[in-house]
Amino acid sequence: MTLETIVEACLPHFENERLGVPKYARFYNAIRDAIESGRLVAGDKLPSEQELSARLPASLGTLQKGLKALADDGIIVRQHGRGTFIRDQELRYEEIRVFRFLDQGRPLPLTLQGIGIRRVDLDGELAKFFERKECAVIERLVQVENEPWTFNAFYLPLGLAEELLEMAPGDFDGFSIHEYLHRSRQLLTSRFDHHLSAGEFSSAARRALKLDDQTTVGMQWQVHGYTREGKPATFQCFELQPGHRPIELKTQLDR
Amino acid sequence: MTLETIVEACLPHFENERLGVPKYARFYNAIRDAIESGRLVAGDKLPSEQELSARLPASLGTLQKGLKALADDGIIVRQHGRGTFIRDQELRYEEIRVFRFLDQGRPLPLTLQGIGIRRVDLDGELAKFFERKECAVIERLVQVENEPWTFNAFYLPLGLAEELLEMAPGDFDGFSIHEYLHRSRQLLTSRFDHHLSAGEFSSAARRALKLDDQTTVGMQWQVHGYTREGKPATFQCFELQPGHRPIELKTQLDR
DNA sequence: ACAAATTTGTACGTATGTATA
DNA sequence: ATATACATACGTACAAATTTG
Repeated sequence: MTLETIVEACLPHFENERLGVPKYARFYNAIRDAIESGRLVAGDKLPSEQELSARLPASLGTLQKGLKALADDGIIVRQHGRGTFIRDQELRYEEIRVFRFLDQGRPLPLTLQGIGIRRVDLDGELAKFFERKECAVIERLVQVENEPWTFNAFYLPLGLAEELLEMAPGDFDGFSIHEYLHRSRQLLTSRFDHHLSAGEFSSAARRALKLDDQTTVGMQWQVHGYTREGKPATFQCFELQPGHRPIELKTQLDR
Repeated sequence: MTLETIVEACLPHFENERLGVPKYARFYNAIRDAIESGRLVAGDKLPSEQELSARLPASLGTLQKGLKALADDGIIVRQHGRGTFIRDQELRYEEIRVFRFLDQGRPLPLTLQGIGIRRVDLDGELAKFFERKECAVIERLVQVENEPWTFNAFYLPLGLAEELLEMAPGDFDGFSIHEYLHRSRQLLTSRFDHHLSAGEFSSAARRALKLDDQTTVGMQWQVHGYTREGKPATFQCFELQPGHRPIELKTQLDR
């Protein structure tokens, strides 16, 4: 019984007096959690609005409001006359990884090679972003398909990096930092600002990419990640070589 | 009476049997139209939900649904306990212009200098985008604050460019193409894809920017504009010099 | 500092329309 | 044609934030 499964998954969110959380939001959270924990997977059909309102302590309209929000956020798809379905989370997941080189809208496979992790003192832009004087940085090389390698520095607060600081450079090969932060630290980065410019490579990038003396200018790409509440979470710098395939950014998700 | 003004502006949308248009959408359209025509301007306060539902042939909940949609689209701001206000369309407007260099999220002033407009035969990427073999291109130089000049090629379908093709190069100085397309051709570009890479300057850009032989590599920025229905509308290429301030792109509007 | 009025936010229950199976 | 399921709509009630007296 899918109905039973959903009801079971939702009820805890309604039970205990979650102070101040509206019912439609509790339903929203319940569904997100169920997806998160794997109880719901892409393509699953949700019970009808009627069934849900009969079994959950919320009215039809309230649940509709929650369903609308889930649909707006691209978590479910509602189809008139058919039903409500869990959407393919593939794309959302790529968003979490931030680093997405797209080809015709589809994410491309990447190769990740760790260089190392260390603590760094911050100043200027980075200090302003984190509102701290110190943080951790993971340096990596990234390759998409057969393009030239790209240098990446991934900055994150020390509080989130404790376990990571124990890792060896090789452990970062193929390692998704955002996936780790999401899974182990419950960090969800939901908004990204991108800063892009052409400029000289940093010395760290020159070394890591083994650039010759001819190649001096490339593309600098900064990705500033914020939580849903607008707090700074992650800061990434990419340095791309000339001739590398373009990165594709969409200002709006297509649904 | 602001109430009277709004009611007057809204009633026509409800009167004649607009087949199949939901009431909340009629209200949404009415408010958009009122802003479009200047009857409502930024900062104006809308009548309260109660007042509106008393004067319009729609229930409280229906109007709330319309108001929610307007707020979601960034057209109004709703403030608990205070009221509903028309949002500053300035930012939305900058979005329409596409070319927005931001500083701390605020748009920076630009200088635009026209080079000329002409018809061009398309192939490759451009032909694929427009699904045509010919279109118009406007070439311009753009400067933001005191940064180095940037070369810009603005491609658009011939059907939209008829009047523009009659214009002299100087007429494009300070001329906003998106504003023109919106005002005169009712073209609303609502979604943009950005493609960014580092690469060699085109010969057209080299000439226009008067680049020396040292400066060979810069940033290529393509902006693909689509209508609300997903049809291709405009295609822009920017070529930026090394050292130019970064462009800032947000994946999500903050409200 | 407190109370009242205003305004949006949430919620309920019900009814009817419309697309799909 | 019938049943199912989402979409729209109405009217009402109370909660919570803000402003006003």
